[in-house]
Amino acid sequence: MAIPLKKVLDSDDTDRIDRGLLPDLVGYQLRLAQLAIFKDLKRTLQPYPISPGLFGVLVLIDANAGMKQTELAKAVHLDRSSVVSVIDNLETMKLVQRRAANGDRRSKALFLTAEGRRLLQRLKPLVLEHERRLTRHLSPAEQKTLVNLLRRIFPEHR
Amino acid sequence: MAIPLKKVLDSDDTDRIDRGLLPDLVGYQLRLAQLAIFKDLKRTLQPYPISPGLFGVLVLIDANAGMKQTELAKAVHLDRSSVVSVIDNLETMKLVQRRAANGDRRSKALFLTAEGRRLLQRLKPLVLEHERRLTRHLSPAEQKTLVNLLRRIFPEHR
DNA sequence: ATCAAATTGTTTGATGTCCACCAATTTTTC
DNA sequence: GAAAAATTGGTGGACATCAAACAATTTGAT
Repeated sequence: MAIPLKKVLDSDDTDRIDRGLLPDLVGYQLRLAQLAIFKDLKRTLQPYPISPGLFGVLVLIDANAGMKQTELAKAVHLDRSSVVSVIDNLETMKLVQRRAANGDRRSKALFLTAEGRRLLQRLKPLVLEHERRLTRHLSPAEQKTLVNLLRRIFPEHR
Repeated sequence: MAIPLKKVLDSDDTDRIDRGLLPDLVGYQLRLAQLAIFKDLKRTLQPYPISPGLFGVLVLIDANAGMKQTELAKAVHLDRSSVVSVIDNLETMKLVQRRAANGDRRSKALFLTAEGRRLLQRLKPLVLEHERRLTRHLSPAEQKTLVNLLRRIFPEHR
């Protein structure tokens, strides 16, 4: 069970690598942070067949019962065609229902099933626990600062 | 060319949507920001067959001539198998070369071709311009704060 | 020196996403 | 009211990514 010598010597590991101008790019740092967060959230949701993305979809449909697929697509920044298979999956899992929209025979209204709502309620505490873990090294003021700075990167996007 | 009436009335558009607890999640805000940034960077690199991800790979190989594929994989947070096709592509474009590594007959050493270096030098100003556009609403101090806060989310990742 | 374990690049198969279309339907224009 | 344009959910193809397997090779243990 001895630790390989090589490992010990370059405990720096990846860090002997020169990242050039990358670390100076806000987008690069953002991507790193986001990657790490998604990885953690994925592990948090592990026991359930729900990815971070699907969690977002459930939250949205729950908060906007009857919303149409195109609206959902816009809200989660997915292509309309991607939403089709996302909803297909959630429908197969009996978490979401497509119903005929009232005024428009083209569009479908999305609803969480009772089971979907139940699952979402069970998921939420896990996600909040994940969130606490993330921000554990940041004071509330710092969290606020972070979110505000992020928002200001693209003011045109509100 | 008149603007559709409907559009004018819900100029709120997506914004009549309730995002539930999502906006309170740091990971959600991060994902939004990162998505927008990648979209902008992609458009910036439009004239060249180089995605934001490929740009990062070029920078890394340039700064670490002779690095092996596994090292690259770790550095860009890609699977080893994904790096295979990434390098395949860059090699087809004659931007990168795989050479036999000196001490190890399993691994291959990666190098930028002259053309690869030339392209990278042409790309860098575009990326820096993109970066300026991003941070145009942030003072240098704020930029620093942002990057530091991001780094502190996962201290274990340095 | 030998043999077990780890590493490297690769292939294959699954998944998630986009894009370019499409038919049905609705909205706008004239 | 009829024709043109826009919108909606959907299909099919392309592509990026991962995970699991694999053969060749290197490293470690004894």
